[in-house]
Amino acid sequence: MDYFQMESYLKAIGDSNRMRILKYLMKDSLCICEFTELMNMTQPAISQHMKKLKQAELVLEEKRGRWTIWSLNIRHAQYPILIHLLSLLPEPERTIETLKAGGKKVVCE
Amino acid sequence: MDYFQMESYLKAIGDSNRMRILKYLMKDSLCICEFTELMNMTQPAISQHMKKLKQAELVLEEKRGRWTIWSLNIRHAQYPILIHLLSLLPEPERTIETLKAGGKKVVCE
DNA sequence: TTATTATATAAGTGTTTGCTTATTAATACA
DNA sequence: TGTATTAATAAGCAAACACTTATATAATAA
Repeated sequence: MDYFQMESYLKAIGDSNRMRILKYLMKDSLCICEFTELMNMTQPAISQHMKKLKQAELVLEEKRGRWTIWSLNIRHAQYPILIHLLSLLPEPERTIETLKAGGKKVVCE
Repeated sequence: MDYFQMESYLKAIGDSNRMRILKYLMKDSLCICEFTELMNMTQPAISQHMKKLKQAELVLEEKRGRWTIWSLNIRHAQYPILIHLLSLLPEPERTIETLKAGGKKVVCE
């Protein structure tokens, strides 16, 4: 890993909203519309954050019908560091459980 | 550590020039004028980077005559993570040894 | 087909970043 | 006393960033 690769990696992680996204992804794979509910952000804002995380290869996307399901890239060389950093952070206020309770959890077959 | 503290921490580290500075500091404590030689950057540019690292409490400063000697803050709670991240990076091209060879190493009593 | 849903992308905006040059402050030395 | 030397700070600037609203694309449902 050279200095510019490390810079890109740390900049991709180093945003509080993207850390919240990554923290959620430690628990479950999610789609854009679920993040907009969980984080109270607009759909383009989330999409743009996912694009950055994707460019850093921190996440993977899978198209499923109308949805794009995002997950952590557990094969990333620095995945253990990412998990360690995220483990230092508290759980976000709104949980995936409240999503389910509100009937907003997406279940795509 | 909350999300904004982690963001500040990662942003402080997440710059290729600041990582070079930190990598040098793993080997030795250095002053601004030595960094300008090692990194071929202007004095204010280095000073401003040190200010950011200081605000993140990643480095400590000690005034010695005309010089300010900077060192790694080994008491920082996330110091082990920092060392691990820096260990993934190659040694910078210009070494502290070439500084000494060029008679540019500062020795302040 | 048409409408709806989920997402991506484009364009615009205010803020932050990392430099630059200029200046100031403080110490050391002649 | 000056006069270097070292470093901090100020002001200015171009580029990057994180959002916004508007629009485009693609899949599903009626």
